[in-house]
Amino acid sequence: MNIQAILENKVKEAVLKIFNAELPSVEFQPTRKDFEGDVTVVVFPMLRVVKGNPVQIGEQIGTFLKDEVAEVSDFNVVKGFLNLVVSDTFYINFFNGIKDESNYGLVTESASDAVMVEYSSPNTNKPLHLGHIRNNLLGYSVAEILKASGKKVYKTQIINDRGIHICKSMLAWQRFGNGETPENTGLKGDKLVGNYYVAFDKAYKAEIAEMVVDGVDEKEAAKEAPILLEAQQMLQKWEAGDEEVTSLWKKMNGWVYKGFEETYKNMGVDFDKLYYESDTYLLGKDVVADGLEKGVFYKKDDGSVWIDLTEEGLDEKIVLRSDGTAVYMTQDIGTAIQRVKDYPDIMGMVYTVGNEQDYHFKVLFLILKKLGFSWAEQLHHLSYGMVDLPSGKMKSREGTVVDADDLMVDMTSTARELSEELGKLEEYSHEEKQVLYKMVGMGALKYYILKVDPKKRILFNPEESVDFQGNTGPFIQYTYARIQSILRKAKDTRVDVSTTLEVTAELHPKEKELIKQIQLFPETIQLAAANFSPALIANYVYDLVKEFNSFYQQVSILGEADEQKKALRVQLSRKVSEVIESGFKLLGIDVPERM
RNA sequence: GGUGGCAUAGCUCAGCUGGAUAGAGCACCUGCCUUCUAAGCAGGCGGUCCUAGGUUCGAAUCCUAGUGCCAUCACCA
Repeated sequence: MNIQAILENKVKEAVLKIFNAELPSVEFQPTRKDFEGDVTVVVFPMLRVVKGNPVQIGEQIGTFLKDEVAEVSDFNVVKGFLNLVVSDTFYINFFNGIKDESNYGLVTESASDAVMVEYSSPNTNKPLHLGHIRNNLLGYSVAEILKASGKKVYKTQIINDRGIHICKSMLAWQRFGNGETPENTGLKGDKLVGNYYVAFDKAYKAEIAEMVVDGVDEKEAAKEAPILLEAQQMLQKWEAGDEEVTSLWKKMNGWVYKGFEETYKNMGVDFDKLYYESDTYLLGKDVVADGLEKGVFYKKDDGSVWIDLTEEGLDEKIVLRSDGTAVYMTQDIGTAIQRVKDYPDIMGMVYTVGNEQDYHFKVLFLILKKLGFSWAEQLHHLSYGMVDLPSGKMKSREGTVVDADDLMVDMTSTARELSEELGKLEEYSHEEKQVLYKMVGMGALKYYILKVDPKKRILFNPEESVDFQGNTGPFIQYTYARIQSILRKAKDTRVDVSTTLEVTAELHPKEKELIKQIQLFPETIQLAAANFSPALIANYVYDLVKEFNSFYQQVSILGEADEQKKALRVQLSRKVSEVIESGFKLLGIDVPERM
């Protein structure tokens, strides 16, 4: 049981007995490091109910608690802050209770209602870049955190496999491809297709320039360039089901999927269900017809269908074109409904999409609510800031992107260089080393991205590589490895870790701090889930590791003469490493036995 | 112009529902490897919490106005 829960009632009781007043609530905070104590009761808010000097009130409540509550062994009052020293017994009891719990902090029984988490959702005309990495890591991690908080989770993505952008790559490949394939070039499929997307843009710009020279207005030229017109024709053919276009489309998308699969595998993310835009882009039209009948939407004279959101402070939004074709919004409405049909237990959805689409999702959610779906109350746009380079925004067409595959390779080789310099891995085989380098490199990258609050934008400077020291993934992995080393030695020297510490024992201050930090893990997971924020997990694990390293430095673990104390320290170390492991698992980061 | 987000140390970031002297890491400077892995630990240097008002016993945190950066406001996706 949480110490605050115990104290809350006792403080209220104290106030009732001493001052004959009822407190609506008690405000607690962890005692700051510079003061003696573990939990602090803030006296100021009580002044509304109890008249008097805050210091005296604090003294009186403190005396009461020390006398009446076993867990409170001492107290002191500074200004209006009542600092309570919680007894070692309490912490020892707590630790004895959780030390052998294998899934400590995780809520393993899942709720009856499920949540679907969508992330990645790339276009199939170009390779994944750093922006997708942030998206993937965030989506994956939030899905894992929701699971750990007790939710059932489906991971999904919608693949934008149709549209003019695909046709551009296809057309360029037809024209300039010379039959290139991933097989005959050795290029990854998504890279190959991406090259033709760039090739299209180049040809397109050249045509515009030529037309401008011939006296055509630049805007006009941009609309009328023959290669663009041809791409548009290709899209029409695709929509008409033209055999040649369809088979080319299938072939090139197949290349891209194979490439993506490899990237996802390297990144360590996965999906339970895939949706393809080519299957879903016609969805939603019936719903619009329905909504028209209900009066949620209205039709303009030209036949286009709209929703009026001016009452909600937004504007009017189109949901169906005048020619009856679907827009992005139509499709998203349809897809959401389809998902609930596919998985009837879904009571909420999380969309991992960049903050440039904040407005779109605001409107989408509002429409779904107006259509009366109960699950529409539980939709969340996991909006995150862009990853920008010092030079500005990344643009695929202009080649100013940090490629996902390249970056992961870079991270791994940096990890290798650092590791070789330190030279601690003599007994490792070549294969084991490769696994470790990747683990550390990816750990650095994932932690670097996930420790930042999702809604803040990230400035990524490729010139300055991601750190491996300080507040970083490798720092935490290193601490884990160090603990594993201790645990191996403890096993060799037959330290009995099954013993339970006597509740009358005294704790070293560092031991106490560690237990306090371990105690926070379960609530941190819940907080991270409620806020859709892996950053909270990252920061928590960092604090835990800082605390452990300080403990490690100050007290001897295996050198401790007292067998009971030694056992406790080994147990504490083991628990810390377990929490690191589960915390990092929620971030999609693996931990090594040695490094 | 309307709307939304962000602004904290030279740099990268924490700071939960308002609470004590605003915290980490990097960088720079000192110490600590004959003792459990120095990718570590201990310490130093470094702050107009964007600005101005307001609410409060108390504001980096809440409110208002302004400034700067980003996004968005298409019968594009």
